[in-house]
Amino acid sequence: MRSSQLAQTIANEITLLVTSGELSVGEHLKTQQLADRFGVSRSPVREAMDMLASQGLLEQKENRGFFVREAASGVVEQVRDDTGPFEVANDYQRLAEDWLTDRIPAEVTEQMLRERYELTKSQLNDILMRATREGWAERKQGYGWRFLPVAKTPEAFEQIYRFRMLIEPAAMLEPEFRLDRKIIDEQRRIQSRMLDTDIERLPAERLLHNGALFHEELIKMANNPFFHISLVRVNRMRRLLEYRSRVDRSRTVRQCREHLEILDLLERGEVVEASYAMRRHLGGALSKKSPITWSWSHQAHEKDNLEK
Amino acid sequence: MRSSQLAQTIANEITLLVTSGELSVGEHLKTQQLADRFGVSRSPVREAMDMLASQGLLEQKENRGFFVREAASGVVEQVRDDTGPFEVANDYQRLAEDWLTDRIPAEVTEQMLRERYELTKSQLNDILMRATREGWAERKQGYGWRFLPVAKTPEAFEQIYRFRMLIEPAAMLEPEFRLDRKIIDEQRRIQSRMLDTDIERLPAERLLHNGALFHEELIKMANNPFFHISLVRVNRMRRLLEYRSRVDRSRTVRQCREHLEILDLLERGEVVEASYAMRRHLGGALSKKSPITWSWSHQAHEKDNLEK
DNA sequence: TATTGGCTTTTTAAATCTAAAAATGCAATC
DNA sequence: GATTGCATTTTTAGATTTAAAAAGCCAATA
Repeated sequence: MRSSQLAQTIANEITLLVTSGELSVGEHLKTQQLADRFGVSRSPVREAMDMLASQGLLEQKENRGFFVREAASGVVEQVRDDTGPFEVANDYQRLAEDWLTDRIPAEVTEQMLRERYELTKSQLNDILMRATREGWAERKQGYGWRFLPVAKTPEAFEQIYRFRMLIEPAAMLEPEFRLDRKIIDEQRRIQSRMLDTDIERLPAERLLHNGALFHEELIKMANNPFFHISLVRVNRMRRLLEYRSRVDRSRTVRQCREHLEILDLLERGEVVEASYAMRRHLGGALSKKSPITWSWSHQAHEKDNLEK
Repeated sequence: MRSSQLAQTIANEITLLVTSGELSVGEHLKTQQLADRFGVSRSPVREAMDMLASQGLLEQKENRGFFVREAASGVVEQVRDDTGPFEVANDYQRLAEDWLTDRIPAEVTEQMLRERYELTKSQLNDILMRATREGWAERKQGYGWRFLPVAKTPEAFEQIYRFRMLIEPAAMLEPEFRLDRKIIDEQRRIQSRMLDTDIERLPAERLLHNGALFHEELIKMANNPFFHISLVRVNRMRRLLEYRSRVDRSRTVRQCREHLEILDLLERGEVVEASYAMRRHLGGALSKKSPITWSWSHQAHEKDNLEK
């Protein structure tokens, strides 16, 4: 079962396409088309389709390619379970969690990490690269790595929201701000569908993702990439924290409504009003202490400073 | 001459300490102390001091360690020249420059890069890691890397300044904003000294560095790390652009004065005034078209999209 | 008693080789 | 004429070994 990671990932993506109804029963999956869509070559796509065929989601017809099977929906449940997202992500989360809960010291050597997590050099490299990009790890001079005192606490949450309360409303007032109908329509669609669906049943991951997406897409319209990238980055950090928490779904409904309101205002050209609404929206999330409940106790940082 | 890079770097640092007068003639350099200061072990510090001794900047006394030599100042000029900052930085700049000027395609394989720049796997890795951290490179799925359409133009400059004009003044009005005497004194010292020195003689690199440092230190006082890190990041991007440009030194003097003014206001507790002054200060840099002159023509992006 | 100088240990970079995986080209087929 | 299925080529990851560099230790010394 140790097929290539890319193929695994793509198999998941394809499964998603089928379950979300974007690919309907009986439809023909064109290899090149999918490859282009995912930005890869045909090889891993083909491998993925092979896997899905053997799992029963697809059907292969001699010299004609792969087609979506009838009994697709039933099979999906199994598939979802054993295809964890590729392992790098898991290892990354493990490291992040260990650091957030002070189970590893602030300064470590690569060897230490490789032993602890049983990783190869490249695997570890990927993970540290990601942590570096996300801003909570850096190479020390000489040997070793240093993990930065990332916002580990609820206060960090407040700080992130204060930052967002500054840049998101301001983005709408930027001189180059332009409405983008495609973005607005797409977001309205997503937010509406969330309200229609039974929100209790949606996975927390998706709620968080859609929420972040809304804000990240909107800020794009300011046409200043530095606003956008800054938001993306604090959101990544936020997700690192939220990953370990439970979402309060009662608030999600209200948030969706507020999102739709903001879209309404924008469409009517009331940008200044929308900017205010955005500020209120973010302020609301802030004032209610924290939109999530913390599932771990934040203990003393003893292991932290073994250094000196 | 191929001593370890760390030692090279540290040798430069020590030279800087001597020339800046922080270490005076005859003073004893304590190995451990320096090692702590630079966050490394004594080995590379020792090696660096050996190098500097053989270059004549320091003097080694049997069993007593190293001391700053009399004739220090004369020697320095030589030293400065042949100790280029470690090579990784050069290669990184080369890659960045090639990308900014469209001399390499947007999608490349590692092999391509290794051949072009004659790098080992690890060296290339370092560089790509850095580019990733700075936000203009990312790994493709499968093989290869993608360079992102970084702000390559003067417009990017304006966008960066607009972003800064938002967050820097706002940072001073954050609820957790607290004056930090150490930061203020240190920055006043640096800025004053720049005014005292003949600014024409300071290397452009240092002018840019000190300028960025001022703002980055000040924003720290907001006690919201997300303000700080966002500024650091846009500044990194800015440096990527400025590296290829010439500084207009006539403006540097005024900037230093304005920096000192802001410090004055802060010390007198007039935070709101300081916030406004900061906004004006940044707006000034923005309005004058651009604080630098562009040394390359921005040609058509032909080579850019070989992809499809 | 703090600091040096030399020595040992630990850690990482570099080089090389092999295997896996992805990209690509092309004839066969619908 | 587009798309598949297979074969070939290219590219990268993994494993292993060697050398270099940094960290850490301890007796000697000012």
